[in-house]
Amino acid sequence: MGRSPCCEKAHTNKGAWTKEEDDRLISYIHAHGEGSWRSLPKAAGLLRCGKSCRLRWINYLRPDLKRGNFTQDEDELIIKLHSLLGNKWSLIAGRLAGRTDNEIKNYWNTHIRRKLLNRGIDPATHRPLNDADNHVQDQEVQASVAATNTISFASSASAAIVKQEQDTSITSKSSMFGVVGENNSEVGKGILLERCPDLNLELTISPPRLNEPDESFKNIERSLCFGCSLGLQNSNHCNCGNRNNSTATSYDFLGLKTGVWDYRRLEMK
DNA sequence: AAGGATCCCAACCGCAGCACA
DNA sequence: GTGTGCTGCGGTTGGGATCCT
Repeated sequence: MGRSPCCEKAHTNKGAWTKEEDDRLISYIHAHGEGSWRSLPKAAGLLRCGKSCRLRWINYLRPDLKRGNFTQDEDELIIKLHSLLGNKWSLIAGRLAGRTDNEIKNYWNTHIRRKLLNRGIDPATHRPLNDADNHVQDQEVQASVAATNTISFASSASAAIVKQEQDTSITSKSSMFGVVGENNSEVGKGILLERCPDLNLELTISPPRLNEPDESFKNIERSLCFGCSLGLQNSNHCNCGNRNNSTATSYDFLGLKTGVWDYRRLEMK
């Protein structure tokens, strides 16, 4: 006796959603809210599996979704997040307002993967495909990807490997992502795991922020700021420049110094 | 114009984690 | 501690769109 199927497949539609089905789902969720996906199809009068309804809502119908092409900034952010998190698409999506894990996963597989391969970068490890070619790799990639701390999740999350590729270039283009350079000797010298051998980089993520603005990358950057996340834009905890009189331009990468990562989304076990 | 190849993305599937009884 | 149900995640697939010859 295995687990019961998530729905009765004999009486459910599959494949592309119709406009009518979309409308039903939207109106039902507007009236009753998200959740209870298993019972939702019946309650909403949909001949769909609950999982299918959830996917359709999350990936396509949610009102806070940003449609359209990815920007260059989003590209770079995805690459950096992927170098840190691996294929944790939901976590990556959590840092890109209005983007879904499915969307980012597809974009990675169809665009970024190829882009990195063309540059001689292994998309799985974010390292040069051939070390001998290391010195001739694209400068931009060097700056945006390899030059920062590379944390490989290739084997497992618990075996995260932190490697400092180039001490001197940490600050190059990293202000966008909040990497602190020479002032942060601990991270900068790649001794994070030495100092914190038990550090578990598994991350958790909160539901999407419905009110999160989506019009510019600055908002993404702002969402990375611990201070702003706490509503402390005017305090010293804000390092993203959102502060009224702020001149601060950088923050510690994993939030180890000033808490870049939203505290709700980072768990250290 | 045709048809084969390739790209792209919405949707599906199976599994893991969590909550709860 | 164990079993069950639900939710969420990541990998994969199917088929429409587009490109190429």
